[in-house]
Amino acid sequence: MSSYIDQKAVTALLRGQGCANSLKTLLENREISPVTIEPLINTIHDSFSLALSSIKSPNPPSQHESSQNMAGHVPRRSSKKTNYGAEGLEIYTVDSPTPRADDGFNWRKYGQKKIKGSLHHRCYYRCNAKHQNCRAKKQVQKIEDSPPIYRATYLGKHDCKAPAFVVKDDTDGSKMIKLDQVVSEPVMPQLGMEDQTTDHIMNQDFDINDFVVDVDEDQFWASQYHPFSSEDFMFFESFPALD
DNA sequence: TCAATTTGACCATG
DNA sequence: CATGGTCAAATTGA
Repeated sequence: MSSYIDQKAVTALLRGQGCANSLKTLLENREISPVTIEPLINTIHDSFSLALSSIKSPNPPSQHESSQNMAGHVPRRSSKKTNYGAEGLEIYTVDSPTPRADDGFNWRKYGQKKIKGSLHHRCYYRCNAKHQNCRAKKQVQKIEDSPPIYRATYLGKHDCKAPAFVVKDDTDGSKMIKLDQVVSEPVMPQLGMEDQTTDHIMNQDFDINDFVVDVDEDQFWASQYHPFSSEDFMFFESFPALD
């Protein structure tokens, strides 16, 4: 299980890379408006935070990790990856002060439940790339009121090859920004239990070097965008118990 | 009119 | 039986 962190970090970095490419295109075309670039920035932000938290926290969080992380600038968003069911599927969670919908994929809500012991409902989403038979799912629940914290739990891998944003344009209704292809198959675990490919996916050992990464892009974002600025205060992996 | 959301019913699990 | 997850008909909105 040495790839526990690598997979999560690589997933996040790949997503961030795709968004960075899209943002680069927008900037090159001078399509600069808060409406068009904010979703991209948000996703890049989440992606880097997730990747960094994976690298900085190689083990699932312990109860007393907060004090150690104080000097480590752990991002506001945090994530965990745990086994999910008998199939060995994995999930990860992302906490955010807003129920951010523009995380790089189109989600369709299919249910909502009142969860015992929680003041808030849990909302159930599945990936809306229906033509690509994507099985990825997502659950969103408000876990704290002040400050508001929404926890998004991602389950399963995206079979859809090209996540997309739909952003509103001030002048011309809506337009679709297609991200560069993000190859998520090797990274995210399979959700479907009837799929026999799960085993070979889970058994693969991935290394960051196995993925072609545009170094210039990374260096660009490393210098232009500080992952822990603005809203990234202290938010550590010592979550309050949900139950 | 079509697509997305809402919401109560239903199902699986412990 | 309680709970969480999913289904699907009804509703809503563009």
